Amino acid sequence: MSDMTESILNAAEQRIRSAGFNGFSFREIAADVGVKSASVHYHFPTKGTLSACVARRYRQRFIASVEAEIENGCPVIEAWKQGFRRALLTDEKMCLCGVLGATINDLPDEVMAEARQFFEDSLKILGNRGLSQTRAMQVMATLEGAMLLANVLALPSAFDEATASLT
Amino acid sequence: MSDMTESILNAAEQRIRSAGFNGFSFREIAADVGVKSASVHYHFPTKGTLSACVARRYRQRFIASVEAEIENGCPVIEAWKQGFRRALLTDEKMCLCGVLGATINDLPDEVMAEARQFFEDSLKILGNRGLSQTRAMQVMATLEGAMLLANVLALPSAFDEATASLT
DNA sequence: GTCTATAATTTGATAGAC
DNA sequence: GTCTATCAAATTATAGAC
Repeated sequence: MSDMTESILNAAEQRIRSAGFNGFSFREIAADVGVKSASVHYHFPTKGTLSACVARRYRQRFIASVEAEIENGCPVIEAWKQGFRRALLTDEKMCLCGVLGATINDLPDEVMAEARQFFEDSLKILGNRGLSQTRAMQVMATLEGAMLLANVLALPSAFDEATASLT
Repeated sequence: MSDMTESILNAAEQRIRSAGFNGFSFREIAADVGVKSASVHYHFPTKGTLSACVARRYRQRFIASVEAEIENGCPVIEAWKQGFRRALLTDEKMCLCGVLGATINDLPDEVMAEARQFFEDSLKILGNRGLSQTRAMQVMATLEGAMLLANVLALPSAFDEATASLT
């Protein structure tokens, strides 16, 4: 992947995590990376393809990072908590798939599918690691909700409070 | 409040809960209620004022409904769970303030303030009813996250699973 | 690969007739 | 109160020069 492609994905991820799919434009992304919007279209033909690529990369990175911690001996729920915590603290922004998921029925099909996959993969992995489906849902709900609370209150410590008893 | 004003608020609430602040237009609201967009502007001068009114009404209704259940003897956490559950099942849509909260830093000031107030009021009331701040955050995070899961998976039963152990 | 230029559409909002 | 008409700006996306 070229440096420009990666810069565009980075800029789009930040924009989507702040403002959602309907809250960013190709011109803004172009300005972020120092080119014109036509150049962004050269790398990603439509807003849907760009957003779907952002979501796919986010999901793959996120899950790879969590699974690496589990392989290192970290307890499964703690590994997921730390994955979300890193996502929050790195940029003080929401979970990308939490933002997309809030308006999932308004997204292009390809973006909807990638965002939904984040939750389905997460629940499946938690299940494979021994959690019941109910427990996996509890864990994911608490973590996504804790991200939302920290975002709304502009208070990263709210994430730790909301997840304090999650073990 | 006139019937038209209320119809506009109803249409805007449904639109925002599906697509967020950046995902609806005055023309769509106008079509929903059977008038032209200029008539919507007569009742609500800007998108910000309309959205702030929607959020304020949602918060007041939601909290009044939960407090009424508590007065009826319902345990406090169960009352909040049922409040969110009703919000989900009535329209199979997200929590309005959950949607707005996901992109809170991209909202006009007046909308941001109303959306944030929903969470601050909720946490305060849970605190007044005897929960610690940490516990109140856990409850709100789980409930908002459960709404998000049900929305993403298009599976209302996911809300019940995710909140099953919340007592 | 990036640019200029532009097409086609949508948007938030207003003026003024009725 | 609602309408027609309109404006100015922004949006997604494309064509074609370099």
